[in-house]
Amino acid sequence: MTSARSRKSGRARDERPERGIPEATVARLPVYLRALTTLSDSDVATASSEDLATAAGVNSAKLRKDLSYLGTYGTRGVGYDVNYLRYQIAREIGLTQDWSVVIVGIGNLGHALANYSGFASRGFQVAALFDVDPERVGEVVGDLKISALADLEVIVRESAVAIGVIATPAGAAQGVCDQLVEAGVSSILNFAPAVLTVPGHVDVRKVDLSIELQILAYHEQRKAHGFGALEAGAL
Amino acid sequence: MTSARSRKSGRARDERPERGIPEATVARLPVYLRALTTLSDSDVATASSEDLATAAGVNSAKLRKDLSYLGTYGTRGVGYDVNYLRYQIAREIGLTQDWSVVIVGIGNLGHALANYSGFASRGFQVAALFDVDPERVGEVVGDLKISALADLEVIVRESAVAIGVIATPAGAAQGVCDQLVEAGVSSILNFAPAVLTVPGHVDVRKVDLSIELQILAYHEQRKAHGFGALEAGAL
DNA sequence: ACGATTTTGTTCTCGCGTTCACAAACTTCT
DNA sequence: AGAAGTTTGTGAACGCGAGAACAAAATCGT
Ligand SMILES: NC(=O)c1ccc[n+]([C@@H]2O[C@H](COP(=O)([O-])OP(=O)(O)OC[C@H]3O[C@@H](n4cnc5c(N)ncnc54)[C@H](O)[C@@H]3O)[C@@H](O)[C@H]2O)c1
Ligand SMILES: NC(=O)c1ccc[n+]([C@@H]2O[C@H](COP(=O)([O-])OP(=O)(O)OC[C@H]3O[C@@H](n4cnc5c(N)ncnc54)[C@H](O)[C@@H]3O)[C@@H](O)[C@H]2O)c1
Repeated sequence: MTSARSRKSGRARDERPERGIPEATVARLPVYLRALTTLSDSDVATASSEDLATAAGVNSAKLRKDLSYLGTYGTRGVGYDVNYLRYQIAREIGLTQDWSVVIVGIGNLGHALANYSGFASRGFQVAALFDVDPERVGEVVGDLKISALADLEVIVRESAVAIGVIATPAGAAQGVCDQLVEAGVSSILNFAPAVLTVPGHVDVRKVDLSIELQILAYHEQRKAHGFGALEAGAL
Repeated sequence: MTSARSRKSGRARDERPERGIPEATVARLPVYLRALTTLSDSDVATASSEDLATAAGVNSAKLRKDLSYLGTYGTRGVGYDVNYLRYQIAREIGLTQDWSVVIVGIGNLGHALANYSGFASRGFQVAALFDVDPERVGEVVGDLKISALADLEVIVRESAVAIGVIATPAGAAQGVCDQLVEAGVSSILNFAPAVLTVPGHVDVRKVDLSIELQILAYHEQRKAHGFGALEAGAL
């Protein structure tokens, strides 16, 4: 109802481009970015939507529609310039700037995350590591020293950290979350199996391994049950 | 090509009743299960949809609709019996049986996963660990010894492993995936940033940390722009 | 120059998922 | 027992996303 720019006549009045990209599309852009990077590394200069879609594991119509939300970056009859499109997606996602990240809870998982090189290569700088355990504070992981929780607020503010990663036990997650938010963090990635409550301006995403396994188990169970007995009976 | 090729394959009138639960619901059931477990541990006997929804971080109407796909397990005017509902959900997901899991690629992340106790407590038994690196084979992690990739097929078949976890570098993921599928694994959880191609009967779920961070970055960038262009001066 | 060919950008339709709203079903109070 | 109060289960409305299909725009061959 409100989108009054379906026609392509150049009405560039006060009509803002309205930067809203559908969530489902936002979630796929990083996948396209990865595919483009791979192609670029193989010295592929241009790629069709079909090529890209295959590399990204999606339908080509979906890919084209996704890209159309960003702008008109392709050339009909030719395809997309790999490096140009790569830049445009990166810009859209916000990867032309670096982001500072802190990780809280440096146990099994926290160590793995802190040692992961895939962060920096995508523009995410791990600015600090925190743990509540006095035994752990001071330990060096990667090229960082684990800091005490008490220093969280100062460090977060000084490094302009926008993203916090929670890798503590579930019971501590809400408390840590509150501290991060208090310190000014407005995006949180939560690995703890706990529901976090945050103010409206804060984004939370969760990664829950157990849930993933349970979803797989559900389908696995159905495969086992379904195709055994009641395959013959339709109706 | 041809113009009149629109074969509208009219779906047959049979349509089996198909005990299918919507995917979105399946993904939330584990969350409800967790909330119920927490309530049960607090000796709460019954809970209303409102209580449960709050604990699970969802809308109560959504929760009720989700549960209605499983059956009629609530009592109007009262709510749900916590332990009864917990059992019903567990049964539906397939958690009344144990599942064997193997992890391939015991590096930073693989170690964390192998040491994670949250698996066993939810009915997922880690049956074996694999790595291609001869230096790593034989190393003990948790209470398991890392096996050689060559033994994958035999071990998977002997332990009736249905679920495989891939924690190798991206370049090795497809190869490992093929080996797992070849050995009979039909559900895969992939941590490597790579698109996996599998036969139709195999389920793949991916966990991609970088994508999560990029999605957060996108929203973070939008928040910043919305309030007008502030200078980039941090510190 | 121009038609054949390729491939994008977009429209249209359909199905899924979310949410509202309310009758039905159960409990409690009088 | 009957009225009042609770809470479930679900029908219906609605919005979003997926995919098919196609017109528009670009290149290529002659
Ligand atoms: N390890 C895995 O593979 C894995 C997989 C899925 C989910 N998880 C989840 O990730 C989280 C971390 O798992 P883990 O295996 O690393 O656990 P862990 O016990 O090894 O590490 C937790 C760390 O958090 C620290 N901590 C506790 N309370 C804290 C607080 N208030 N502030 C700061 N630090 C605090 C502890 O000192 C410890 O170092 C858990 O919630 C777990 O359920 C882990
Ligand atoms: N560490 C993290 O926090 C993190 C976060 C997100 C994603 N990932 C992804 O998870 C994967 C593993 O990360 P990591 O940090 O543990 O890497 P890593 O290099 O520490 O470990 C990879 C392991 O896989 C083994 N391996 C390599 N090829 C193999 C093969 N063909 N078969 C079996 N094993 C093989 C290696 O020997 C090594 O032990 C990577 O794809 C990474 O991008 C890791």
